[in-house]
Amino acid sequence: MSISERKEREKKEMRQAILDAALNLFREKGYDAVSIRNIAEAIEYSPATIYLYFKDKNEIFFALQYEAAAVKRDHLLPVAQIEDPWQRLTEFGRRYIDFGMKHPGLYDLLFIIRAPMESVENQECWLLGMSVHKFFEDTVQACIDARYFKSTDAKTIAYTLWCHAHGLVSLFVRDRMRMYPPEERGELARKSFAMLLKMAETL
Amino acid sequence: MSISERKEREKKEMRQAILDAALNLFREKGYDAVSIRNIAEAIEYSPATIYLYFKDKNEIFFALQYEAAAVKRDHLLPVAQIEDPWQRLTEFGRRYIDFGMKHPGLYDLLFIIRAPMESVENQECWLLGMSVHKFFEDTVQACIDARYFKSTDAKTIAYTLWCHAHGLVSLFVRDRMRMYPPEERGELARKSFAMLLKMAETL
Amino acid sequence: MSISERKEREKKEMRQAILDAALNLFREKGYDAVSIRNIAEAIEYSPATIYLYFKDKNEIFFALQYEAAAVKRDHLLPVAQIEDPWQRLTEFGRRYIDFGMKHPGLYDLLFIIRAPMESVENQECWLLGMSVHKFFEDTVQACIDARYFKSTDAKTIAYTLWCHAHGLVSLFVRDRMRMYPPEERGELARKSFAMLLKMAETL
Amino acid sequence: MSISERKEREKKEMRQAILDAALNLFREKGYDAVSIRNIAEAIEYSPATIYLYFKDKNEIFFALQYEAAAVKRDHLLPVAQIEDPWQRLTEFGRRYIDFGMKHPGLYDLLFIIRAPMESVENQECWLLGMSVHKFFEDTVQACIDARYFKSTDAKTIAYTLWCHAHGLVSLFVRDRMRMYPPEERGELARKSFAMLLKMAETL
DNA sequence: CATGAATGAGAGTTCATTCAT
DNA sequence: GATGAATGAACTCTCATTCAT
Repeated sequence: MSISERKEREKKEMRQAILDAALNLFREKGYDAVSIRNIAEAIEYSPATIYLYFKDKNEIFFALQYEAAAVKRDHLLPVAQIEDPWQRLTEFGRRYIDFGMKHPGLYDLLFIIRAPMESVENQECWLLGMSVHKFFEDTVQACIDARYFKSTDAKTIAYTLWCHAHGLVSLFVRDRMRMYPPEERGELARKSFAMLLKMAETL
Repeated sequence: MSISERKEREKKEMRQAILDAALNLFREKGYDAVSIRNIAEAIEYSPATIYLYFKDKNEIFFALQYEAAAVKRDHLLPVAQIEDPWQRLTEFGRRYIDFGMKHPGLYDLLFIIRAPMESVENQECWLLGMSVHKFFEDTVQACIDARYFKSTDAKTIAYTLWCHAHGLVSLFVRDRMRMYPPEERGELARKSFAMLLKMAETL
Repeated sequence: MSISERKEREKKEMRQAILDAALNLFREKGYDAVSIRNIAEAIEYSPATIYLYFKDKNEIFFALQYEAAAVKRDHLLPVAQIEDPWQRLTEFGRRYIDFGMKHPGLYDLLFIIRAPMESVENQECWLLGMSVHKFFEDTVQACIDARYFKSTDAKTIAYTLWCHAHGLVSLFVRDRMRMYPPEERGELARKSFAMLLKMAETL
Repeated sequence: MSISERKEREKKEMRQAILDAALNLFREKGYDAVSIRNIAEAIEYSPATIYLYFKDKNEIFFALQYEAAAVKRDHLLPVAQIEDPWQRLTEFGRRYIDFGMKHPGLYDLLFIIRAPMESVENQECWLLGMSVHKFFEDTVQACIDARYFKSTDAKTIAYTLWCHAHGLVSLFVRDRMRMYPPEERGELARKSFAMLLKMAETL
């Protein structure tokens, strides 16, 4: 068994190497600007090799989206430990934005890119995203239950918070903050997040 | 005169037809995935014909972006008539979102698409956008001056409101509302906007 | 008659304007790099207008070659006045080189360019060139007759002188003097011409 | 080893096939008029294949130019063995002309074609050409030192000889000998070369 | 007479993909 | 398992040329 196990492991490592390389390239140049050749060069293999691990470019894309979803989940997961729902919620928000800022390529892949994203082909990714979203809405509900909000419309509250966070990150990711001096942008984002939390307390 | 007038008109119509076709294609497939050939096919002309009306692909893009900025301005302009700053602000927000919903392609072009860098070449568009943004921030400041807000940080307030509206619209435009049943989405957006306004009143 | 005469004249002027423009462009950029559009722009007419005066690009080329041959003839013609054959010959050489240096585009057109040069289509040009060549060989013969040369092989003498002059000019025209510092090139050419004459005296 | 050796060989053969095809086409039609597609058709491969062997069109051109320079050097090299400088010089001239006559395409490439500027990109070729030119001038100097010439202006002498040889060859290469009957042309060239040498003895 | 509008053909180049080895 | 070699299809863009007006 150990031989086939090793082969299995090596296969996975190779897949991962391809995905890592692709990820880095997507981060820098965006989906459309990345070619199979680019990826092959990055891992120092031939383009043909890529096709031993992925059927076509789309499959890489789907795998990457899943990967991005997993990275995001891991980035957000720790907040599940936080008992107090309000603290859990605020930390969730903070980390959501942090994820977007640290991994703009991944954020782009998940929430901005226009891509062949048939739920069928990428269902795992979809389910993963959904479960995180569920967790988010549950946390809002927990805040309601714990009387942190007077409003009881968990869905709308969650959505509103998401809109703000997504707007904030995607203005960064797609470089639409050019009217603000570069050195002020980070501070502005932080202040805005704080402001939103303060506003939310009045809900 | 009528002959040259007609020719002038036909020329404009052709330009517009190209822009319309290009916009549709950009919306469906994104900037990079649209080729001059695609556009030519869409209007049933030869690719070379496109070059009689636009210098190159970028010029089409810039023209569209300018057009988008103009449509947006015209969509928002009427609120300048509203005297009360708070009403002016809320109406501005409502119309901003309305613009994005009615013209997702134009919104995409302005605020989401990864663009061939502009600054120099598309300065008019940039200036137009800036002036609208300025008007928006001025309106926030007017609200502060009229004691609608206790907070005096106009910039952060404006940015926060923008984040929400942009997040809301861009989740629609890039089809990231799939976890909500289609028939509920509009209602959700409206509720969220209302919720944000209510929250903002406490600032 | 005067109306049709005027029209005839205007037609010729237009043809000439086109040729002049084409000539300037050929001079700067070479035959292949010049497009009908370039020429049209230069004379501030539309490309289609060119076709009212010339059947196609080749016809312009042929006309230009003829023109070049005429300019060259006019450049060399004055030497026919010189009585002394040796002086006539040296002056012919001097002017031949001078023509090439002053009109590299024309020289290129006549003696270097690889082009559709069927003798049929451009016979006038060919005849013109031949007559000048004949004049050149006759002058050499005259030198022989006047005992300036001991050798009686007029054809070889003429050809040898031509080889030198053509080599000299075409190294300039096609930019093959890069191993000599730019400021020395003119002087070198002059010295070489003088050297050749001195050598020739011993023939 | 034999497999990789064979592949290596095949690769070289392919490169050479491309260069041969390109050379033939350049000779017939000139650099600008030759397309990658033409070359591909000539070797019965797809255009994309060319790019597996050469980065772009210029690289083909540069490779050819280098090849031409190498062939020329090999053609001239043997004269270095000749001790007597005058004999060395005359043999150099004879072989220079012989090279041009035997390889008009290569000569054209080196001394006539309007080239995509090089210096940096084709420095090897340039250096090679320069070293041969240096050898030529040194030989002239050696003739001076050995009192074969009274004149001491090595540079002008060398240049003058070059002008003649280049003129002679390039009139052939670019088909400007049409006024001489085909069967006399070779003889004329030989006589002219002899005449020049005789003249040169008087320098 | 002049041209605006149009286009087929073709330029150099890149890409995702296949397949024999 | 890995790849070198190959290619069809596509890209942006320019050109000579035509023709209705």
